[in-house]
Amino acid sequence: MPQKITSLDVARRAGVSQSAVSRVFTPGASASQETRDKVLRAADQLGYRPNTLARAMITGKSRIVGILISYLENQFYPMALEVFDNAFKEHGYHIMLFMVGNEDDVGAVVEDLLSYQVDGIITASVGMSNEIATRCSDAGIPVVMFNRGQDTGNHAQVTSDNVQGGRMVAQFLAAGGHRRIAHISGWSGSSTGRDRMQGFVDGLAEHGLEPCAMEDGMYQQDEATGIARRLCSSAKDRPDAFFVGNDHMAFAVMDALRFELGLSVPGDISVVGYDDVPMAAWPAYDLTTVRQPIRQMVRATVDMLVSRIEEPVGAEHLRIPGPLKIRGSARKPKGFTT
Amino acid sequence: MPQKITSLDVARRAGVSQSAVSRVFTPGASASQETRDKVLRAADQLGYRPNTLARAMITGKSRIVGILISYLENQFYPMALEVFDNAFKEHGYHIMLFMVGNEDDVGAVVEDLLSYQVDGIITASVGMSNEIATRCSDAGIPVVMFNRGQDTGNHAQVTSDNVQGGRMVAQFLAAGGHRRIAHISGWSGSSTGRDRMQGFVDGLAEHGLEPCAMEDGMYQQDEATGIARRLCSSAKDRPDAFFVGNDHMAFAVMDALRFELGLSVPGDISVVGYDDVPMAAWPAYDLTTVRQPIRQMVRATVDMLVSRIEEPVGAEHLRIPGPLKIRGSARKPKGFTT
DNA sequence: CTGAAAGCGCTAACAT
DNA sequence: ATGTTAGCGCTTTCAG
Repeated sequence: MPQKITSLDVARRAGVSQSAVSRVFTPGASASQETRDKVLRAADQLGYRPNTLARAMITGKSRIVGILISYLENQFYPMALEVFDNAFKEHGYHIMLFMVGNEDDVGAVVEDLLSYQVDGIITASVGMSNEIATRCSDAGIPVVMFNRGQDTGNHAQVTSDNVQGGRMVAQFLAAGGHRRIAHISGWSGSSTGRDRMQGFVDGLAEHGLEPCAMEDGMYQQDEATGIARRLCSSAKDRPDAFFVGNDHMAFAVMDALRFELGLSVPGDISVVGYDDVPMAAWPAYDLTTVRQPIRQMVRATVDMLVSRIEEPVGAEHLRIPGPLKIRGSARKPKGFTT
Repeated sequence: MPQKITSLDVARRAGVSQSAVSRVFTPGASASQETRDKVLRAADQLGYRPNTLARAMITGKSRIVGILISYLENQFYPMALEVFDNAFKEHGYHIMLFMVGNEDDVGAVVEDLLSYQVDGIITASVGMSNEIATRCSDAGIPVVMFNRGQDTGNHAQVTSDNVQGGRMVAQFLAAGGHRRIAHISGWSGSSTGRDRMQGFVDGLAEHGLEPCAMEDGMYQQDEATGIARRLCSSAKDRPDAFFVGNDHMAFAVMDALRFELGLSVPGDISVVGYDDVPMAAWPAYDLTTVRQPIRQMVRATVDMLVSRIEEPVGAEHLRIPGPLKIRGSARKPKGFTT
């Protein structure tokens, strides 16, 4: 176990002052090429790395961002996490992960976040993100909410254009000749869930239609399958299409329809999801769904957070549109274009 | 933006010394109940939180562990990550995430790990984990490899019993009357891939059989489907069963078999996977697979790392057995028991 | 049990 | 451009 090498060790070996070493390793520094060379050589020989924590103490910037996620079972979030890591890496930040169950102690999480001096926070898919966001904002830490808005608009947020997405689904389904269209919504306590629903209802209305049923799937597979089962219990007034609030639930609904109820998708019932996670393209589901442009969304989120770390600015809400990705799980209108 | 509250602020307000405040917030401290009360009250009023980074500097312990993961698309890893977070939380550690692509610069990752003074490292599913592990070990940072061993056994590692798992699959398939059994293996550069293969080959041999084909699927879906396609190109000498190196690839193989080749699983071909990720239980796949006891594995990994952080000890390799989970993707022998 | 004092490793004025 | 000097906020001897 080699003892820790400090900048002082390097300084001595290079025959310069300790602050010279610091300057060489500090981005906006001023050091002659000669000093630079000596220091770098000595550092290399000794295997020196600057201690980020010590640097953080004095600069007041830890270059750590906290990412709060509530569950990783929905493939959308692991995918986002990968992109977050890459995007933050480019800005020189590292990610500290906080899994926050919806029943967890918000206070404890906030304590941890603060005590680690994170420079900023991303909340992704957290039920109580508002409370955490508010408390952290109050403590002076920038927060950006990813894929979850809030209505009283005090926080920065990035979402896709969920209203527009819902509307596209409605138009697609209506144009496909469906007439009994049900919606198993995302959690109605979330803006994403509500926006998709709203756009969907509006879109149907434009065709003189309204949903034959709307229920809250809570973004949970078992909730969604329960609803699907119930809605399909009587053969004659069963829906001819489901718009499901995200892909994760849509997969479960398709499975229930096909394997429990013996129905054909899309023969008997069309199913449309939301997100376009990689699995949606797998042949077993081949799910028609609204694409959330995850890369763009994550990039925008990171840019927004980083700029707010550098200089605090007001809240903003970015809405990034995504296309409807038409596959085989829903009957296609002839010559339909979005 | 409220200014930072330090222990000195608390001390002044409580009318005690700064070190008294420190003692109250340091686990193994000595402070009278009276001091304690005064300090706690003042801290509460001021909204004081100890600065973990400052503490880390002096104690030399950051209470941060680095987790290195190469990809999150295989559901096994997000699931593991969730459990890791919970388990480490119980020990008072927090996770810094490092996504390490197999082509990434190992050196840079090691730099980051070291500069953040992480107390320990978990490598999960990283191709070059050996090199990283070695370099970090050399720097005095404990490393535990999760779900990936290495042969020159110098590092601590936790895996499931992959040899035994492979053997169980062989016995199950042989007992099911399959005679042309192919193996699309996990990456043969990984111990998990090789061990499963080895156990499988041994298991078949016990029944006087040998695989009709063995190819390296690299843990990648497109590799695996390519192999499956090729192996099934001629109808008469096609395999009657596939043992696939993990569930992630197995799903892709099943899709290719069913939707590209128009074959029935398990009617024409049986498929068995490895991991038992949640999706394996979904009706669309209903995959027979070897369960990796992920919770136990993660717990063991965390315990091992934490104990090595507290006092460095030699390498050990823990192998946790998991059962064969029999579902519908493979023909069942009559009265088969594992 | 408690306060005073000495740093942990580093950056940021401040001089030179 | 470089060295000297203060600390960042905290834990830990060391006296008392």
